[in-house]
Amino acid sequence: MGPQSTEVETPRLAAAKIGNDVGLLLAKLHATGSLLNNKALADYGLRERSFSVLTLACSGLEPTQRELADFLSLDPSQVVSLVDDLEHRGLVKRAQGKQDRRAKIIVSTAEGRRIHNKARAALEVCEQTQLEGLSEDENLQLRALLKKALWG
Amino acid sequence: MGPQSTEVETPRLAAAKIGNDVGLLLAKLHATGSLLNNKALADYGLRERSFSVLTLACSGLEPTQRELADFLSLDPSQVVSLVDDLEHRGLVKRAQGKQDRRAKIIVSTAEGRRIHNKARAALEVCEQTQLEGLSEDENLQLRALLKKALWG
DNA sequence: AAACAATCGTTGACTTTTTCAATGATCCGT
DNA sequence: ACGGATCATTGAAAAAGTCAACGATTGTTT
Repeated sequence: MGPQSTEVETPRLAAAKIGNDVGLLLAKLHATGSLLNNKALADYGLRERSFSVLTLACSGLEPTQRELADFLSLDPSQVVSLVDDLEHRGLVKRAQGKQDRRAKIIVSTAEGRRIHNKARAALEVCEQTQLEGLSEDENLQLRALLKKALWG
Repeated sequence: MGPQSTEVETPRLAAAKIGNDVGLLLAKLHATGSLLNNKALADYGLRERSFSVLTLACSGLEPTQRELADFLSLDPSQVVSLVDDLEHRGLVKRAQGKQDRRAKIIVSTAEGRRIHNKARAALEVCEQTQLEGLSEDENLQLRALLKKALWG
């Protein structure tokens, strides 16, 4: 997305009223974060989204593709592509739904969990870099507020 | 973006560790917010991005297109499209840069400010809807934390 | 039990968005 | 004045998003 500036500028435009617009703040932080995250995940052949899918596949929650689509705010067809990719690389596999035979449950392979652990460690470093302007308390506060805004 | 669920579900998948991933939380809140914002702005022929450009044009800060691109995390060519659109509709105009004649300064027209005021009011309602799970204090806290994370 | 509508994953077409290199004009340092 | 850098702009290529249709399966209605 956009330009590749890794620099941390304090643009004079932040003074504008729009600097308080939640939508813009989210967009900006999300944009810069994605850049860093994808760069960090590239070493493992992953991107933010495939990492999310892999994480949920490793979670033991046995998500269906529909649940993945809902939770990740994706179109079902996008989930197909993501799972296809991970499955071809032997990181996850599709299992038949238990109550519903239409649904496919996505579960991780041993190799998938191996890769996931490494990638997760890299991502944590990455997050800390992005939020280095925040104290440990503020970091936790931010997470809590985002979660509360999303699902009470 | 993704599916059109306006419903506020509390998916069981939020239980996964990934429910604490800042990147995902930002992506999700940004996704649902964009949907609402764009819907609210549609009445004025605007979207999140053209609204941002219009806001900065109305700010009196006289931003150049390059500054807009940097601040909004967009490619310069995308700014060209956005400004083209707003200019054709008479909401902003391009003025010559003062020190730098290569640069174009984007300023609002009277009509642009008129539209902007209406759109901004609509957006505020929208934001309040999205963050209704948060108290007034928490709302302010969230903004402050996002700003601090972005530029100290 | 048979018919019906709804849902799941999948595919493919279509549109929008993003990315990137090239260009003329202008600026800056030497 | 020269050379390299930056600005806005264009256009093409790549990626991402949207959407309707399909077979298989489920739940619901009659």
